Amino acid sequence: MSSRPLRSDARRNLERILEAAQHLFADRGTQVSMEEVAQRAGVGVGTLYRRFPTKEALLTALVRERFRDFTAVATAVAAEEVAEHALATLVRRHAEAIAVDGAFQLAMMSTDSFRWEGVEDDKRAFAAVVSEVIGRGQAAGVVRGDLDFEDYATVMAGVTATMHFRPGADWRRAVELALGGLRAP
Amino acid sequence: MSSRPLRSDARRNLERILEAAQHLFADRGTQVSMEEVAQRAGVGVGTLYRRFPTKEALLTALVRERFRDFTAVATAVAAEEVAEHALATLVRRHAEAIAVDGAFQLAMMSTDSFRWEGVEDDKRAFAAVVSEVIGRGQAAGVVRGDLDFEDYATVMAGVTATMHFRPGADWRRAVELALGGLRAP
DNA sequence: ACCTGAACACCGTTCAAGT
DNA sequence: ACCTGAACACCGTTCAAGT
Repeated sequence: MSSRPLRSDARRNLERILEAAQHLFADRGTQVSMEEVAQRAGVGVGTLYRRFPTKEALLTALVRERFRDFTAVATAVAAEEVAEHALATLVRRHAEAIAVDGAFQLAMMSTDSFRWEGVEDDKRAFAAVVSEVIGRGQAAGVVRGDLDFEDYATVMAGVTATMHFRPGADWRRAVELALGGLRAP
Repeated sequence: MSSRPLRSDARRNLERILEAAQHLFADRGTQVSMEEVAQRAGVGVGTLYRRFPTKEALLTALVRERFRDFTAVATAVAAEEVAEHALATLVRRHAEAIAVDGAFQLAMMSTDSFRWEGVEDDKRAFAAVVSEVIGRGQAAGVVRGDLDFEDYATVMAGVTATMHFRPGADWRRAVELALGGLRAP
């Protein structure tokens, strides 16, 4: 990835693929077929596979974008919110963002998705912000002293499972229960 | 279901199917094919589908068994453990039981699986025991006052997501974080 | 370089033929 | 009643032919 620039038609196709995929996956979840993504993007399946070797790779590319979007949100929260409430606000906002996007949900739950090209960088940037928020909460005495970014990921994965697999359940309640586990005893 | 008794050969086939499926799904997860289950059970796929209209139905039948097994464990915990620790013990033991069984994991995460014939009864029995344990913990002042069985299911679904989707992550840590959310503030 | 779509592989599910 | 397995449908992925 990120070798020489794409030919202009290829570049345009790539954009259309990403847009089509984002729409379809966010709306109707992961079970949308590659064929349908290609159709909506106005390309053949072969083109799709030329850019993304597997369906999961396509999903991951989308998720990287969401990840970066949300890192920006997290940075804003870190800047604006007082140390006592920053982590709780972050968790709640993150949950809202995940709730509306089926692809993002999948990504939050699995480690595998995070192994694809370059995701590590995005993750690192995100982890840095979250860690800072956790640290300030700990300094303020409201966040569990041994909490780290991995724990944050674990907890968000749990909340996401409720959203994704238990449509009837109240995921906001799941968020509040999870927050109880993050607080200093 | 539970109409007239099966012919003896059919009964034997059913047993072999359940045993084969339990083994395969627990070991290698849900992606094991119906064909392979049939083969291991020594029957044709058609026979498999005669007993279970879909793969999910088969999974659910297995899960009902696990559910009943675990209700027995929960009952024992309720009887033996002091009110202050019973819920935590239950959660930890439940997590252990889920960890070793891929089919059980799937079931803990999804509501859909719980809609199949008769599962409601098993669930009710399980819910009764869990609710009692929660109630005694609340009376002892160590469990969050507004906690109910739905919350228990939500929390276990979250822990299960970590087991299922994040093989690298430490699910015991997820359990401990979750327990923090169940305690009285 | 890049695009296309027919073809392949795999798997869940069905059903005609058999006992 | 029950059993079998070939056949069908669907979908992820590949690749020969074309620009």
